[in-house]
Amino acid sequence: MPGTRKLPTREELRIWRDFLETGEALRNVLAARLQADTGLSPGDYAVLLALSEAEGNQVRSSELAALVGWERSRLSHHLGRMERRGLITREECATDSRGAVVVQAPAGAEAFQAATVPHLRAIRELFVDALTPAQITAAGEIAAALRQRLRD
Amino acid sequence: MPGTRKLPTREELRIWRDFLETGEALRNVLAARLQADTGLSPGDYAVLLALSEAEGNQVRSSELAALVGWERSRLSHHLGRMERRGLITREECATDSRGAVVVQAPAGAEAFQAATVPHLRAIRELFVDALTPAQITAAGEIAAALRQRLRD
DNA sequence: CTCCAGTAATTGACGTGTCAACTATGAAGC
DNA sequence: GCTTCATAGTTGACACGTCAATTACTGGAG
Repeated sequence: MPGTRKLPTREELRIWRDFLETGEALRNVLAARLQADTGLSPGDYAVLLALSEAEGNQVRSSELAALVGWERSRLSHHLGRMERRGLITREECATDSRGAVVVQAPAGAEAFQAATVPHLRAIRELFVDALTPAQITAAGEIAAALRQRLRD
Repeated sequence: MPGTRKLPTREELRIWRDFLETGEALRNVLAARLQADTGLSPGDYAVLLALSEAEGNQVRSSELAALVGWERSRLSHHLGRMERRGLITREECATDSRGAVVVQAPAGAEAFQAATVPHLRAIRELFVDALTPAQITAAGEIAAALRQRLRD
C-alpha cells in the first residue's frame, strides 16, 4: 500500500525525544556538579582519569587520545586549555622527537583526587539509584543494541 | 561497617559509560546525516520545526526559546547564524517594541521540508528499528525515571 | 644516502553553548 | 509624570568540538 510506514509513530518519536533530552539533562547536571565541586569539566575529568591510570601518570599524546576516545585535534585543544590552568604539562618525548608526553601536574592530581568520589556518588545517585536493577540491565542492553546498529 | 557502598559497582559504572557514550555516538551520527542531507544542524532543525508548527510560520523570540527549550541567549546566537545563512529573518514586533518575531525564510522552509522525512527515517532506522518493542518501552520508562530523579 | 609517504601533533577558522553584562522597553505604584 | 522593577533581546568573553591545513619528524624503497 502507499505510505507503508518507514517513519516512527508519534509514540516512538516521543520516546526518542524523551530519551535524547533526558540524557542531555543528566549530563548537564553531572557536569555542573563536577564543576561546582572541583572546577573540572567532564573533559578534564576524562583526561585526568586516563593519566591517573597510566604508568607514572604520563602518556603519549596519541595514546591518550585513544584512551579517552577523542580525535587528536580535540585533545590538543583541550590540553592547551588544561595546561594554561596548570592541570597538566606537555613534555618532549625521548624516543620520538615528533611526539609529546602528557604529564599530570600536581594541581591536576589533586583536583582529580578531590573529584572522583563526589563524581561517582553523583552517578550513583542520579543514574544507578534512580533505576531499578532490571532497568539498569535494560539500559545496558539498549546501549549494546544501539551500538550494534551503529556499526553498519 | 566502614565503607558501606555509596559508590557504583564496576558493572554499574560500565553500563553508565556505555549508556553515555552510545547516546553521544548516536546523536553524532544523526547530526552528520542531517548535515549531509540538507546542511542543517540539529539546532537548525529544532528551530525550523518549531516555526513550521507555528501560525504563519513565525513566533516571538521568547516563545520560540520556550518551544525548543533553550535559553534566550543561546537562541539569539543561533538565530544570528541562521539569519546569515538565509534560513530565517527577524522582524520587529508590532505589539511590543522590545520584542522580535522570528520568521521562517523561504530557504528555511525548503530546507526543513527536505530534512524532515530523511531525519525521521534515520531515527527509525538507528533507534526504533535497533530495539525490540519491549526495549523501546523500557527506554521510555528509563527516561521517565531519570527525569523524575532530576526533579529534586 | 636520498626521497617520500606516513605519522605526531598543532593551528586557525568557525559552529556551538554558557554566563554575565548591557540596552531598551513595558508596567506598576506613587 | 516619575521612579522602580521586570521583561525582551543582544552582546562579548570564553569553553568546547570539528574540519582542513600545516609543521616536523620517522622509516622504508631505491
